[in-house]
Amino acid sequence: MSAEPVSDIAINRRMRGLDRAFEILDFLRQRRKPARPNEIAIGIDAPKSTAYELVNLLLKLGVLEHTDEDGRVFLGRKLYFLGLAWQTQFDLTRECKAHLAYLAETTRETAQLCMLDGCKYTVAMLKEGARPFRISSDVGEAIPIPWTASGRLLVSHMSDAEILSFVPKADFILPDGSTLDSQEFLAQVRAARADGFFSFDSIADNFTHCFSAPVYQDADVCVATLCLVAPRDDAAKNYENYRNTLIQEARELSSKLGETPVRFSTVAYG
Amino acid sequence: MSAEPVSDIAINRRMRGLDRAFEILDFLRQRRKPARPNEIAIGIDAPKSTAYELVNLLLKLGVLEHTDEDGRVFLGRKLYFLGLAWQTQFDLTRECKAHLAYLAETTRETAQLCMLDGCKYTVAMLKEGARPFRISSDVGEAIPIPWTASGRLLVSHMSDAEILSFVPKADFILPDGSTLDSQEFLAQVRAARADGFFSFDSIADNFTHCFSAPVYQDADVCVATLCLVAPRDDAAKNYENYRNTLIQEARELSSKLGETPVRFSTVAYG
DNA sequence: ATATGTATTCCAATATAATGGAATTAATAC
DNA sequence: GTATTAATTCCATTATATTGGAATACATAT
Repeated sequence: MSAEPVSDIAINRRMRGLDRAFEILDFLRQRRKPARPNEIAIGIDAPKSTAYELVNLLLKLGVLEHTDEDGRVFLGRKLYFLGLAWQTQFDLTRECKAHLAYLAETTRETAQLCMLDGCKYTVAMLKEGARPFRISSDVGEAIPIPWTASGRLLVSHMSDAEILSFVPKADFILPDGSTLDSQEFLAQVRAARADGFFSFDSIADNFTHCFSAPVYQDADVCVATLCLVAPRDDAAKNYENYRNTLIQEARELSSKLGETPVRFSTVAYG
Repeated sequence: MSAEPVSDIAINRRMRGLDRAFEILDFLRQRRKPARPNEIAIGIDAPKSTAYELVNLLLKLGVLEHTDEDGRVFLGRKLYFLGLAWQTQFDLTRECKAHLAYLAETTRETAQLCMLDGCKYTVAMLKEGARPFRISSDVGEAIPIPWTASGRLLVSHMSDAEILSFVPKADFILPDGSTLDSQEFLAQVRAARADGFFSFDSIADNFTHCFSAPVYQDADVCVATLCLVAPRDDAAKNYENYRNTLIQEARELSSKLGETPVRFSTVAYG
């Protein structure tokens, strides 16, 4: 929960294979396309011999896969299956599908389930709105917390000090190059916490407004948010409606958490 | 591609942390519910000190997560995001959604996309049929290849010898305890390959019939199958129709592979 | 309370994994 | 063709990760 000792950056320290392995996986995820072992070595700043060794091991495990004849590799299907297993056990992603569908249908706007991924914000699930003007972001992409409405809610269970040590300094620099004052951010976090809601004109573009409402587990920690991303005029016109609908859905989703998941049994396979 | 040296089972050999780590993940996947470090140690037959150490490392990485106050852990959301990344790069799973929906709608039966996961068969995606009598198996569960219709197609690019060394001996023992003759299995594989199709009354129960058609990548290796699982009377009544529809969809899906994936760009996030 | 069994933490020993660097191979320019 | 650069493989070294086993904490029964 507290900060790492600074001396952890000790130079010339060998890295653990396991950590390096997941650095490789994260690198490929961010890159979103296959890479050669050599590129990976450069990308994660690891010795080449290490990168080659680990890539081969991961290939053998099915965690990485060859993608072409040029030696490029990418994330393997084993990861997909492990991810599926996570989903079946984690109530939230299953339960929220219906809520996202409902939100997208009634508002005709894009609805999202957002969560933290490490110290970043990310869209875990997404249902695009029915209106011709559609807005979407890539599911799974890691985005600085301060850039997003949901970010205010997702860190709101932490103390001010925890938040400041949790969010990388660089993430307060907004896409337009300006810097968000951290005290202002903290104030917004507290307001969001108190309101159980946050919305603002998107920082990333100049035509959308983002609504976000918290999904709680165990009543106090915000494990996810439900969001609506709407064109600004729409958002203004339907503000109260969107706000209330979103909060209502998020509350229902929260109340579902913790209940024993229902699982259907295996009967047949083709 | 060839068999491992037998001496690889060398006793008293330390295991690599990376391999052990993925043993832990696979163990949790199969178990489908959280476990304590101690249970994990027993489950994967590893020294307890090792299991504890690796569990802690994986927790720190977000690859495992605490699930309760009793020290139980389960697969973490990081795996979900890695799995998502795999999906966005892998054309097949994206493309097939529409085909599964079409199959499930026109036949009213359960439609599946099936693949190999290591030396096992597994359901990667599934769309349940509209009819009141619904059949489904758990997505992601690992099942012996010989138990399934798709299994015949998924190994059909290998030689007989390769198949026999690829499929674990024990997997020829069927759920009812009887043993499937491996030569008979090979004959079915060859027939399936020649026909570009395989179907049989399910081995796992006595009321369904399974249809399976191959999805090819690069024209020769069957990377997946499309399947229909239907009640036997339905299957008999609509046999030609189901067969042709399934083969048609699988062909279309095959033809889509290899095309450059279209990806939408990031515009906004809530 | 004590006993019994199980789960977890601690620690020292050594087998070995990560590493740097050299050698080799492939790709590209000239 | 040769020169130049990048990518990959090979190998010896040593820091350290895995391990067995002991110690401790926890749980449950008696």
